[in-house]
Parts: sequence; C-alpha cells; structure tokens
Amino acid sequence: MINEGNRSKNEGAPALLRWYHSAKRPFPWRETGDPYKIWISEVMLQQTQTSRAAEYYRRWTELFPDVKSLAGADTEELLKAWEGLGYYSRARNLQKAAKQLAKSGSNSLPGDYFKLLALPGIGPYTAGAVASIAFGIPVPAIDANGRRVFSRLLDLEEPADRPAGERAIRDTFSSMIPDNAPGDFNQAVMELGATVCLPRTAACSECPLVFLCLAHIRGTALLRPVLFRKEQGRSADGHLFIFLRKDRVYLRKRPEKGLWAGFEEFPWEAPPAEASLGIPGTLIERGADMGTVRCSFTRWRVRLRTLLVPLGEREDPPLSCEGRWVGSDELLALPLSSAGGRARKKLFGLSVIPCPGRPVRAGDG
DNA sequence: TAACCGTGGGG
DNA sequence: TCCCCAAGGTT
Repeated sequence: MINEGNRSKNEGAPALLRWYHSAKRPFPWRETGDPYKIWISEVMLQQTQTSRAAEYYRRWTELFPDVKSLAGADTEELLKAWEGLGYYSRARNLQKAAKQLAKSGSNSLPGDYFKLLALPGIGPYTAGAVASIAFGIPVPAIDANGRRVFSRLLDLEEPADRPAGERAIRDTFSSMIPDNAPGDFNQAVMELGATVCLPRTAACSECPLVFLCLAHIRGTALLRPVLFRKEQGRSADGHLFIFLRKDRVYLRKRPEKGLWAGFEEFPWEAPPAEASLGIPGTLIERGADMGTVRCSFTRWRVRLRTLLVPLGEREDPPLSCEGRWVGSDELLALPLSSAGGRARKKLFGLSVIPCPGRPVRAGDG
C-alpha cells in the first residue's frame, strides 16, 4: 500500500502543491474564478487537449460570457463556435444546462457537487472539477491523468478503467485532497500527468511524488496503468461529392441524433461505415479529383476522395437522399464537421465559387 | 455494460 | 503510415 507510513503519504499533497505552484502552465481558464467560465473550460477539455481548447475557450467566453447569454443564443451560432472541436453534443448540452439554470432564475452554477452532476453534460469528473476549482469543495476530479498518476503511485495491477481499479484510485486520491486547496490539488494531479508522469515517458527525477511512488521503486511505471483493452480501430475509403450548379453547392442534412447530429454536409459514402447514397459509378468518373480528406468517428478512420461534380442548370444530384443548394455566404456561415470544413476550404481555394470576404478579381473562377 | 460520440498531435 | 492518446458523458 501507499501508506507505508502515513507520514510520507501526508507529505504528498504539500509536495505536489509546491511543485504545482512553480510548474503550472498558463492557461486562460486559470485567470478566472468565475464558475461559469470554469464550467465551459472543463467541458471543452473533455477528451480534448489543452492546447486545442484554449483558442475555443477565448472565443466562446467572449461570445457567450455568462449563463444568460448562452441560454439565449442561437444554436447554430453555438455550433459554429464549437466547429472543429468534436463531440458536438457537448455544445448542445452546455446550452441545455444553461437554459435549465436560467429558467430557475439563476445566472450562475450551483456550488454543490450533486446539483452539478444533475446538469446535462456534467459527469463525475466535471462536477468534481467545477465544485473544487470554482467553489473550493473537497471532492476529487479524476481524469485520465489522475488514473495514470495514481495507478503508478499504487503500482496498481487491476485495470484502471474497471470498477475495482477505479475504486482503489478514488479512495487513495480522495484521502489526499487537502481541505484548504482541493481545486489546486486536482489540477496539480492533472498537470503532473500531463507534463511529467506521461503515458510513454515517466520523468521520475522531476516528480514531486517520487518518494511515495511504488511503481518507481519496482520499476513498473511504464507498465501502469493496466487498461482494459477495447476494440481496435478500422479504416475505410469512400467518396465525398461537391455538386456544383452555377455558384451553389449541394448539402444534405444529417439526422437529429447520432453522428454530427443535425449538421449539414457534402454527400459522402464510405461503406460499410455509412449507408450507401446509391451513387452511380459513372458519377465518380465525372468528378474532378480535389484530393483526400480524412474523418474519424467511434472506431472508424475514413479517407474520402473529394470529387467536384458540375451539374446542369436544372439538374439535381443523382442521389437517394435529399438536400438543398446553398451559396458561398451561407456555406461559410454553416457549422461543418472537420472533414467538411477541409472540403469547403478546398472549394474556396479553387475559387470555384466566390469566397466571402475576399474581393473577386479578374481571373478568379 | 459496452458502444457511441470527433479531432489533431506525437511516437 | 498507423496506432495511441486526450482535463469524459450518455445511452
């Protein structure tokens, strides 16, 4: 066990906090105590690297500075602000929660772990993070970093992503949280996992907790955490079609649930990942190759060859799905998936349709 | 419970 | 290139 003596264990939190205060990286969400902004940052950081979330955080908190403005915002505007960040239900759940709060007459978040947990899009990690960082409540916020750090401290042989392993981690983690600095402690664990106690590297000589780390003593740090293996990814190839009619392109709308829910997109197919569009083979020969875009979801990695297909003035795409024609202004304003956004960029780069905001010069198009 | 839900960077 | 990984949550 970690508490070979409670003495060294009790020295863990102070040592970690001292290290954190000198080593922590500057992030925009570390410059605020506003529970709303801390909530936004924690949701953005779900399964997302800090470096990517930072730019989105700045823009979002400027566009939607508080609960009320988020609750009253146009949903498409929200998704545009989230465009490219992935897991778009996070943005929808943020607004759903904001509406709940606004309806109950609040313009902020509850300072209570279980009330936070009850809000859409907030699970055990995020509730713990907001409660501890914004309100000073001594509850754990255990993410993948925390699981790795404590798997190593304990030299945990049980899978860290199964109930037994999670319990062992949570028990030790909770016992170390100092009442006077729970938010800093939670962040310090994550910071340690993100900068020192890394998955493929363990810089133990720089670690403030090395003196109580069992995996370090036993030389098993890189074998921890043990994880319950999930299914491997699969790859597929397909096509994405940009149908062009005069200066408009064709978009279809996705279902309101599931992958890229409610988004519009250039028609694409990549069997067996997506239902067939019923595309005639001749269509592919008719298209001009614009290169490849990649997209990924769940276990799929898909490469889509992008084809530009010019159609006649009254011709509709020979597809089994329905969609609509949009001009360049609207196309630019729409939220698209990352792959769709790259296809759109190719389109504007070719100046096949006018690029909004850029003067059309002779020779363009 | 296990599958689903995105994306980009690093080894 | 491919695989792993990331401040997880929902169904």
